[in-house]
Amino acid sequence: MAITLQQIADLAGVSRGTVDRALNNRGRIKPEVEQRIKKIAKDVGYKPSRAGRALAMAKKNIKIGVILQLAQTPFMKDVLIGLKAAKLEAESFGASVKIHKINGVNPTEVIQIMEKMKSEKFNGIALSPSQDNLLIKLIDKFSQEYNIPIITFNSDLENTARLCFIGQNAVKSGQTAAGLMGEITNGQGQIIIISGHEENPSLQQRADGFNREISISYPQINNLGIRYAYDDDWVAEKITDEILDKYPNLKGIYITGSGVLGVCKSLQKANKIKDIKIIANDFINDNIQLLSNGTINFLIGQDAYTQGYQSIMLLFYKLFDNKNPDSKFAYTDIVIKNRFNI
Amino acid sequence: MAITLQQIADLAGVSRGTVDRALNNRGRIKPEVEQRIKKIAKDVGYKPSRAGRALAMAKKNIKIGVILQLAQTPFMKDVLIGLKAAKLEAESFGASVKIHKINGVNPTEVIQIMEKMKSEKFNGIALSPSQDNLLIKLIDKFSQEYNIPIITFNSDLENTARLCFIGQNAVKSGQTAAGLMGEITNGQGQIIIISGHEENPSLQQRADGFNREISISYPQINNLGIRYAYDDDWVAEKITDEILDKYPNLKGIYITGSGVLGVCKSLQKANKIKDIKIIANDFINDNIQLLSNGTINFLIGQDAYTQGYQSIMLLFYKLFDNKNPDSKFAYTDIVIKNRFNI
DNA sequence: CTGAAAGCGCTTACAG
DNA sequence: CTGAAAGCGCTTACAG
Repeated sequence: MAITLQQIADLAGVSRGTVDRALNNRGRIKPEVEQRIKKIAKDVGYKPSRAGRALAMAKKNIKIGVILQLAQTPFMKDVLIGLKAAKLEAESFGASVKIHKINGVNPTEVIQIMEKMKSEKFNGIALSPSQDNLLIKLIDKFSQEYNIPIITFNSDLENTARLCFIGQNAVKSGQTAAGLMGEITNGQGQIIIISGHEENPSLQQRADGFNREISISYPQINNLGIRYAYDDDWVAEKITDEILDKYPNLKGIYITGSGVLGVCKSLQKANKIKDIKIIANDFINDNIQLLSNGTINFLIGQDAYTQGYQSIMLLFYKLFDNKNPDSKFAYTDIVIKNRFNI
Repeated sequence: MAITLQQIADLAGVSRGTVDRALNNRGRIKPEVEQRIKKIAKDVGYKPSRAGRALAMAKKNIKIGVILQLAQTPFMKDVLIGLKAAKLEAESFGASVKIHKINGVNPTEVIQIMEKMKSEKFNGIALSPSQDNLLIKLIDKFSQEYNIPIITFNSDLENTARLCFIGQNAVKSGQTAAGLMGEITNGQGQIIIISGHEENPSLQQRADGFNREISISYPQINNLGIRYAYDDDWVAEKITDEILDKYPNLKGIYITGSGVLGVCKSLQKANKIKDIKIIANDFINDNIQLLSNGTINFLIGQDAYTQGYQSIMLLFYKLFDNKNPDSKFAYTDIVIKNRFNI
């Protein structure tokens, strides 16, 4: 059996409460006694029991709120699976977790929900933010003034007082794509990028990482630059039609976000599936199918489950154990899939 | 706050003990009462508190044993990190975990330790087995006769009564390598496999998966077959020297196990690093460095941490919650790394 | 077949 | 500054 608080109390000749005060820095204790108890605990290798702690904490009813924007998208549905698993786990320790879904992007609604959660005495909030000045101010207010820690996931608002960000290192994702593109084109020929919006920071970062790494590591590749398909398959298809027309020797396409179906449709029409290598992002159903049947060559993804799961759990550790995340940035793994390890 | 046992007891007009008996199928309860209580619990969505359960279980002192062969190898050192994390977690819930390391392969020692653990009343054992008839018999005896569940990890003994296996799907790993090789050679040219021993089942399975998938998906590739380097870098180097001599147009090498350094040394001497694509296995330091500096093109790996972590946790869930693993095979992800997502 | 009680290892008012 | 006690949600002998 492991050492308990009581055993340390006996060793030190004090009560359990005193040991608790010493070990958890609760104050109201004579410094000498505190030091002595800490030394004993260290010497005997005391490790607090999570079970005991959890049970005692159950009285406090820690409340964690989650605000999930773009909840209708396939990626966020996977994130939701991770969120729900973490909800179950945290709740089995006596916390309660409320997940609020928003279809699309709606900072006004996010702000409303945050205010509501504050009035309902939530202890911490995880949210997938969007670029919005009011939201930025509110995150700082919650973090600093109200003492309600905020975790951003999926996309970040870097210059805020958020506890940490959980999501992808988008630049690295783009570099990884560049590495794959370099390999499968043998470092030669024309390639092109199809992206969503110029204003989408994470897609832009993927493209930046890709561009940079192609120029550094594969200088023989002729990178034709970026086209924007505005997250629309129809637009993506038209653009691809044009591209294929203009560059009959095109060797590869890197798709930073959505539009994959449109691109593939165009290649299909032109009977170019075999000739042009496709690297796309995100393990959503359509993409997985296109990977399985060989239309796409590689998919790069972020671990959606981990994003959801960790968002809640890092808040839980903070509120429950007063343990801060190891870093302000919790990057999820960049995962490469071909059709065999999917 | 979540529903508690007590609340269900109040609802049903019985005592806590009776609810416990009903919900956990402990018998000694009138069937009608049991049904009624179960219905109530279901209706109100009762979820047991892990914290409460853990504390109550702490009295039992669940003991989990781990036997780690080949503990001196880099891969198993990573497994050990996962084992230690799970040990901490399980112990914080009142279990105790003993990890026994063995350098190299020594079934006799494994068996000795198992017997010792039995006499010390261990409740479950996780072990990385080797092919050995006595060991196979003993696993069955522990599982069936002594009622001590056994989990195999890293390599499996399939026809035993072990609770489950945690590790890699080696065939799929080989297929994944084939997919990469097909892409980076553009499906053409001569390739060759360098493996360890013919008797190593998991290396053999990797090679089988690779061979099969190359012939199916990339029929234009000229697969020159397998050479065995007996897990020795010096041998691997000599073999590669010969191969390069004999096949000046070789396009790719798939290395199923160790010997990577030797192969690369040979390529270096022949100044062929740029011309010959290398796909190797396992995220060990030497390999990671060779990947980073561009000598190797891809590394395929198993999640060593997960292997260690899950080995203990699945036993813990079994012993603690009487919850069996979802399947007899818990395959870890097959991970592809290039030098950007390492 | 059922209930009352003790106890698992913590935290937290409360009393001093 | 310190101690004694109650309580978190379970499980488990024990008594009936």
